[in-house]
Amino acid sequence: MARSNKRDIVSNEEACCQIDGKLNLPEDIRRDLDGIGGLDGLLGSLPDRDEIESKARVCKAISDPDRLKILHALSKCDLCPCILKEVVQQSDSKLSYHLDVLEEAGLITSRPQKKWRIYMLTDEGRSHL
Amino acid sequence: MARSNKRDIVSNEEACCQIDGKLNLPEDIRRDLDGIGGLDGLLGSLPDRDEIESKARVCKAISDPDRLKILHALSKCDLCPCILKEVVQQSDSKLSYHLDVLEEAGLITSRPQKKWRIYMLTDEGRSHL
DNA sequence: AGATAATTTCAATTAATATTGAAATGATTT
DNA sequence: AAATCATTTCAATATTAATTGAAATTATCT
Repeated sequence: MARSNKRDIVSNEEACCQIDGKLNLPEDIRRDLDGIGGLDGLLGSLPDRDEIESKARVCKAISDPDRLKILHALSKCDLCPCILKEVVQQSDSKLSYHLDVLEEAGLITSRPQKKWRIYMLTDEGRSHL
Repeated sequence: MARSNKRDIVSNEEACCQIDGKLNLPEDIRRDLDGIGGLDGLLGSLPDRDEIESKARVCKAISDPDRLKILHALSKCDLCPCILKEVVQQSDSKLSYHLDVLEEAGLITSRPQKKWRIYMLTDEGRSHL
């Protein structure tokens, strides 16, 4: 039961920061942490795994200046790579790579139109500007 | 002066998408683009370089699940690495690396307190949750 | 002063991303 | 059907980011 008391305070038995079932921390921090339900309360209040990972994926996709420029340009109107190339001033294949990254992240999509391909924002993409 | 007419329509003389000073694009796309001032209008409407690069930097910093968890945890209360280690369940040096990345991006900061170091969100960091 | 606790640093390795340029694809025009 | 235009693909290389584990640092405690 000494054991189960410990678990009430720190859910992970391997936790480094406890001595005699008490969190070994600066007084004020421990008080604050207790105020939100201790370590367990803190862990329970975090967004769930899926939400965190999905946000991380989107952020990775937009963490590049050229890709951000592309998103902003597409928020003004649907465009073909030909114009987007003027926007980012990069080679065709580089542009294509960045478009791929954005598409895989679900931020843009495209449709063929005559000789061209037209890229446009998805709702998801629009929500990140 | 044929030359200068061209520049009125497409600012970059190397632009690939023009024939006889007219943008070579699908009709409807060209109409839309003209509606926002053509390529020049589009380029002028984009956020400036600094703003774009700063957003890309921040996004890169938060494009990792563990770093997002850290930010969320710190939004609940200031914490030492010892507790943050329980949050991300990673080695000390890995945690330290991620804290560095967040600190360099200006999203968190820290102060020493007794035996510990206390990390906290900056205003910038708080604004990204 | 020596021991311990908390955290950081560092060099080495591994893994992930980005860049390049040439070739391939697909649609359109002549 | 050949030529051209718009775009993508691909393999090779380069660059950057993340991981590892051991050693170093800093502060407290005995």
